[in-house]
Amino acid sequence: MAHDAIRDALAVVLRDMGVQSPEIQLERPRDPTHGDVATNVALSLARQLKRPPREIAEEIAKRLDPVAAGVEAIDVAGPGFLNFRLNPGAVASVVDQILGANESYGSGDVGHGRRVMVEFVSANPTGPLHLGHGRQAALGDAIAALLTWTGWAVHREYYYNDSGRQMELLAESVRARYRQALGKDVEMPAEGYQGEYVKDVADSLQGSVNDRYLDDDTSEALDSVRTHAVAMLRAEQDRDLNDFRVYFDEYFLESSLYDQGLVDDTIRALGDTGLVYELDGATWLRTTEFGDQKDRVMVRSNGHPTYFLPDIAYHMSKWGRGFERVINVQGADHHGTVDRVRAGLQALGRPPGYPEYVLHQMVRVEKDGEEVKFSKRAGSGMTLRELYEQVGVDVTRYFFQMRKPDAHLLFDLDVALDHSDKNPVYKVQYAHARMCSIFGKAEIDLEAIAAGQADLTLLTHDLERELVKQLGEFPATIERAAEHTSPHMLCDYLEQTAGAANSWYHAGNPSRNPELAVLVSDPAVRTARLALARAVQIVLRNGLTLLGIEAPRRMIREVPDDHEPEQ
RNA sequence: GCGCCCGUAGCUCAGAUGGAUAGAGCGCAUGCCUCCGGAGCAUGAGGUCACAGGUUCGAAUCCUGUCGGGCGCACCA
Repeated sequence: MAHDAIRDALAVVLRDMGVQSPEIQLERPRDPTHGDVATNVALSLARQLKRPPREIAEEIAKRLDPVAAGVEAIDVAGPGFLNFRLNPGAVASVVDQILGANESYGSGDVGHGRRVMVEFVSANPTGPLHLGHGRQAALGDAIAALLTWTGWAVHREYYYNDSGRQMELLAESVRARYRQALGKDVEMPAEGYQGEYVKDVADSLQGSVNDRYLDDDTSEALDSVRTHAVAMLRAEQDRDLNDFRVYFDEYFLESSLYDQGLVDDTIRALGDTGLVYELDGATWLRTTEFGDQKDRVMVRSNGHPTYFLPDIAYHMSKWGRGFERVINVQGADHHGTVDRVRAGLQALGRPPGYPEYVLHQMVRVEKDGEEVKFSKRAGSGMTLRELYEQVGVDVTRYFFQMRKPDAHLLFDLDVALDHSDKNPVYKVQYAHARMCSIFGKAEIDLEAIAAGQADLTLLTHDLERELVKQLGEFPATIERAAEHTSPHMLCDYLEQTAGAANSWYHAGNPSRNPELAVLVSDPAVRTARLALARAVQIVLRNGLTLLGIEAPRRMIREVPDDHEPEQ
């Protein structure tokens, strides 16, 4: 790589100047007139060397051997930047790398096969998945994919509770609807689940047990109702996720923590830390010892544990299963639990930052500038399925991924439903399809384009150089997005790449600039440009695939399926 | 009251480890292409980076405070 040669040459020069193990940062200047690669190393050394940065830069430029660094020209600019202009071949060689690597271009191995768990969605089976779960599903899936691409062994986990108070409330709600359907005059429980789906569950229950529980108030009967409801709603969530193209390696049940004695183990282990005390009949853990805002109750005065305890037990289970790195993707409304969970785990000797959290803010849907809120079926906000059946899975996933998690997300239905470049998803997909269509026009199978066939030094136009440099940043972009657990960085990159590809393609409009067209008459130039088109196609496809979005070879002008609006 | 997140162009948002005149898309203006009241292309205008201090050769970025918005502060889960 050209970057490595520059880095090595710089290191040699700096050592001669008396700098030991300098940190050399290379970047692509935003302004192309600043060359292909730039470094601010002279600026960052100014203090250490006690010399003006500009003077340091000039000395480096004078000492550096351009041949060894593989560069055509070195300039000192501004306050002391060093700008390198690469040999044309060095710039374009990335095209052959892309063609050679193909499906694996962009992948890396900074993870070295280490294990990491990504826990996401983790909705309790009390109803259909809503938009917050959807954002979480799209984000968690993309984060898991980014980690996989950077060499981590990823485990995707879904955690849920099938007992406890919310489940009791669900069972009581279903039972009330069931009895109402059988003509009995009963009221819904206070704070019960109001959505239409509860009636569906009640209908299904009636179909399966007829009127057996009409007057049966035993806890066994309620348990059966609950079991029926949980099974049905879990199945619905699985369908929702499956159709959203999100999959899990493991579903972890909260009740298993009790069944396997892990909650008791945790109580014992915490008791041994000396941080446990009794107050007002309850058992407390001194989590303030580890930066929590207040101490937390582990066991209530009625003898029942709070949610805190199974949470700790669950994360000890994660650690015990070999996951020393865990990323929990959750809604920001859960941020209050972060400190207490970490504090509890620190009490048991786990490291301070364990586990990591990606907390995402809320989703707001707008149409014609008005907020779209209500779903009768859910009895609250719009469901995930209602959204993606309206705008498509690709668009929904992309919109959830394209903003950084800790910012609020405005989901603009007008943009989502638009089938033009105004819609970023279509813009990227169009660019991919356009590259593919070139091969159709040339009557060449795009798979037949291989590395080493083209004279890439013929890619001399500014738009070509910029596009090639853009493609070369794909691996670093993935690495950075993975490191920051931020899929939106990849979305930004793909939009920029699509824009650069579009500019290049349109500049060669045969009716205006036939000499810039991909399919020019000169066979050598044509071969080089076809190689570039193929490289663009590979990068866009790999990026979209990573995000779980289709990379179509041609765009079919489709009207979204006219689904029955859920009324 | 305390804690977490956010505040960048008319709108929606990028700006990793502090670095060169703060970027993109939409919208707007002008020009071009086109069979088209559609789609596309090119160029341009548009910013006290919420505010005030501080650190630094250099701050949208780091620190402190203020203001505004969201969320959370149970012996609920």
